[in-house]
Amino acid sequence: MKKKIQVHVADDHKILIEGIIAVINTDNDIEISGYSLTGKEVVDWFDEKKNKADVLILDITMPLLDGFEVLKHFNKNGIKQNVIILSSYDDIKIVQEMLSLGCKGYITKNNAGEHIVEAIKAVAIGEQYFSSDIQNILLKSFAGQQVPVGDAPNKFMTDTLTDRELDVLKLITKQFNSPEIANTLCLGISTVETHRKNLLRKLKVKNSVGLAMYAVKNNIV
Amino acid sequence: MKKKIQVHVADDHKILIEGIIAVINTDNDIEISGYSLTGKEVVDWFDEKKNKADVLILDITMPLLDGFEVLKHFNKNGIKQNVIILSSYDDIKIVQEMLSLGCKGYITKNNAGEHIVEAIKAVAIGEQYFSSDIQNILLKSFAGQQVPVGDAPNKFMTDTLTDRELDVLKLITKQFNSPEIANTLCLGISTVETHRKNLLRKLKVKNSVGLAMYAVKNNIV
DNA sequence: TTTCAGCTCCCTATAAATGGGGATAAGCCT
DNA sequence: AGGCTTATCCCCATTTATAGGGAGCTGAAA
Repeated sequence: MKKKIQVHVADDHKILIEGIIAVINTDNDIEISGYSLTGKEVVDWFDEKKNKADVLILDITMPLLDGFEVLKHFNKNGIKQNVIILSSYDDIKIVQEMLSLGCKGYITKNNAGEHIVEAIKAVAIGEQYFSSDIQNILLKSFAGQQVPVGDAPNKFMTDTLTDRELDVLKLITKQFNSPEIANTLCLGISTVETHRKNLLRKLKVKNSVGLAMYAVKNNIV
Repeated sequence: MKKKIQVHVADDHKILIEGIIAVINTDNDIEISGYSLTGKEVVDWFDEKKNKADVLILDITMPLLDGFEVLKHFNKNGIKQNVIILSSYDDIKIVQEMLSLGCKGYITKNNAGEHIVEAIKAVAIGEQYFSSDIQNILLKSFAGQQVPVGDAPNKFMTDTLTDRELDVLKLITKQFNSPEIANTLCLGISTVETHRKNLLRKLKVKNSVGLAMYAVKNNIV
């Protein structure tokens, strides 16, 4: 009898893990070797137990460490692990960043049920797998030459924002205008406007509303 | 033999529905009578088939119509339906708004698996049910006298915004400027600017950033 | 029927934000 | 010492947003 494919599942929603287990249990070639509810559990699972699954199914949004940081941790420590991202996000930038971090598959939660088994089998033998909607947006991104990979995506841009830019950004979210920000931070108005320009460029947004939306989405406020 | 409790599940993630079904199937008193993947499917299911489940499990984030709007539709049409909210959100404002819209239970996806069966049974016989984390934040909101109900914080301000104002607000959060909004909605620029003025006045914010922050905090986006 | 809220559009005017450009000084890393 | 980043400030021009006013139309409610 052939050894079954060992799968580890990481998602902060237990009910979703139970769903995945229920689906996977219908297949005889795959079995769940364990699960994690946070990103930290995932990296601990690797670091302490030196355990490895044939396939890791990984959510992006998780407490303590998110999916990005889990993959970065793997890369930093030279851990080779087949990873399938299972996420609600179908944003091209996120997919591309995950690919650059070395994930082997990406499926959305919308149509996970139909494809998760074949995704696991594909990735387990070293192939790539993307659900149909992800395939579509990847194809579009090639055809429309938007976001040519490589140059700074948008997710962990927080790291590259300087302290001063963060000061300005926070005050922007408090609905301060440039003169008010200048006054609050004891700066010239021109300086504040320069910071704004740099923020717009770095975060690739159109206007102050974009800055505010970025700030809330990335928990800067 | 007693009739089983009929449950309808609405969530845009099919895999999660499958998880719920798997969990519920372990109980002999409950059965799934159907499911919906969008809010629109839920209201259609009521309007067309005049069907009613003993319990409706309802996600908040869904395409076409979200959970708020589904409950509003029920209220407007006098439909009495036991509803359990199943959501990732544990924000006190959201819980309170859902309660004011008449939901009978609220459980988070984090610990749904353990409690979903008892939640269904409680709500089916007319009781309320909240998962432990929701109980905690509800208790805190009483003890800490935050959100004193009654005087317009910004809780039901959403209702006083007109449809058109909401259209404009949503596009503002997408970083559209007034000409772009005008073009998208087939309006004059002046009209868009009027809506902006009214939004600023109604929501008591200073600028577009304030509008965007309001929109995210109140889950309009 | 009148009234009113909502939606539409316009005018004028000022304030602010955006998008280029450039410049200086301090500090850090190599 | 040279290169880099950051922070600070200024110039320009243009576009957008804010703020006040008014005004016509529609459909629903009183």
